[in-house]
Amino acid sequence: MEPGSWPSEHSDALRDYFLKGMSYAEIGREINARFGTAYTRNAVVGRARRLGLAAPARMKSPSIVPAFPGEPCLFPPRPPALQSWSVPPKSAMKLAAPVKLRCVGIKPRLISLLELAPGDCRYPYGGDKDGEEITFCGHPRTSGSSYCTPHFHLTRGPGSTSARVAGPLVLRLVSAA
DNA sequence: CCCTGATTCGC
DNA sequence: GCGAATCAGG
Repeated sequence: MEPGSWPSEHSDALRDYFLKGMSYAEIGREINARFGTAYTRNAVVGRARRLGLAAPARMKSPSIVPAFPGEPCLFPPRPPALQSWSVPPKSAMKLAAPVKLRCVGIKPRLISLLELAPGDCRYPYGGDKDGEEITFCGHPRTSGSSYCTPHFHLTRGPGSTSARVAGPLVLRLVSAA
């Protein structure tokens, strides 16, 4: 591939395989096999992380965090810190897409990934709630994309190809610096 | 030893 | 942002 970036198709495949429960090495092999690429598993891991698939879970090297007795927590009180999304300017909610977030007016079949045919739209449904198995809109996808026409426009409308299913899931506050 | 995931760091 | 190098656990 010429571009030094991940094509949307590759990122899409990455998400598919990741959601399917495959390991990064497996994902890398599959993507390389299917697209003729040469991603290393490190590349897949890094990409998945940047995509927001991997939660920024911090749980390595707990070597620090003393907090011995006699001294309260090192964490200062945090009085003000939340307000941004609470009351956005009323002018911010303009018209942009006749959809709430995942409703394009079509009828999603909500089939599982394993039942998903090669030519089916892979727009993910579910996933809003943890534990809920993720299903997909299984309608004929448009050429060149992994989504059907409505979802195709929905996915690459505003942003690029990222920040989609990672919305409420990646909202883990990590301001513990 | 093999494998894996996860992070760091230079490009 | 990308990915190799690197670290850490199984």
